[in-house]
Amino acid sequence: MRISIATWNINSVRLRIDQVARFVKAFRPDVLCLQETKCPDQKFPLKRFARLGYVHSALNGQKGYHGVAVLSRLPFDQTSMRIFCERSDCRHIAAVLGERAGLRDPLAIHNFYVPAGGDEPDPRINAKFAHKLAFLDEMRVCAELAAAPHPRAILVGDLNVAPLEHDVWSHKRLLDVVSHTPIECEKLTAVQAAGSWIDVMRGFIPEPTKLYTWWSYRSPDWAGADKGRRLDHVWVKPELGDRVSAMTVAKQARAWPRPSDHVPVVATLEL
DNA sequence: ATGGTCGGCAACCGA
Repeated sequence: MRISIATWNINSVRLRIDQVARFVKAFRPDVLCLQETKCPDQKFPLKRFARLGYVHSALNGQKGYHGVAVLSRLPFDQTSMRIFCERSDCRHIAAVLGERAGLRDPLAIHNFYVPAGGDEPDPRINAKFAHKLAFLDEMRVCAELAAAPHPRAILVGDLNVAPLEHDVWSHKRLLDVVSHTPIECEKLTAVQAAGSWIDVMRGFIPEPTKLYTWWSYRSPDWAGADKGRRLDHVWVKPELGDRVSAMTVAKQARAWPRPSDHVPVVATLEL
């Protein structure tokens, strides 16, 4: 069975619902993981998603900030969410595809929105950066992620860290810029190692090829300057390491009208 | 070295 899973920081699902429709019509993912939905669950545009074929949903949203959601063509066996750093700011949701979706071996899907961390890369004077580092520490020790009850698991989302040298347009110039500082890169790598997660995107497009999923709104010529960062990620457990048949970064979405500053990433699993 | 732009939601906060 072939299942495609997309992840996209949509930066307001209500504002950009037409772009979401355009994306799913073009790529037809079975599962769509969104971040920064900025939408309370009761106001989530579920009817529009149902018309697009995504009749199953798991929502963890709030008014104004953050928020994650999983939309699916296939029914879930279960859904859950986890609180990190004792803050209920809607940064994680998980769903399991299993018997109800026709899968003999269940697939756990984790959708994350890691805190951006503010501008100042010093946790002593920037509480937002301290929160980001603590969030990554908590992901590292999270038993459910490290030794998942489901050996088949995929972790996607906006992790807000570009960990490798060629995940940013200039390694040297971003060493002091939040998203690429050594401490957060080390902490993200430690999360990955603790869960034995495989970096799917870099499996398809290894270093030293540049690979980005985000281009700032502040650049007047984002495509020409191409000062991007790889902030969005797709990780799988070793059991799925040889079952990822495709990976696409839908860069064209950055050029659509009123775009998100992030673009979708799609991975295809052969289960 | 600096400022540059978005979205939510109605003055700034978060990114």
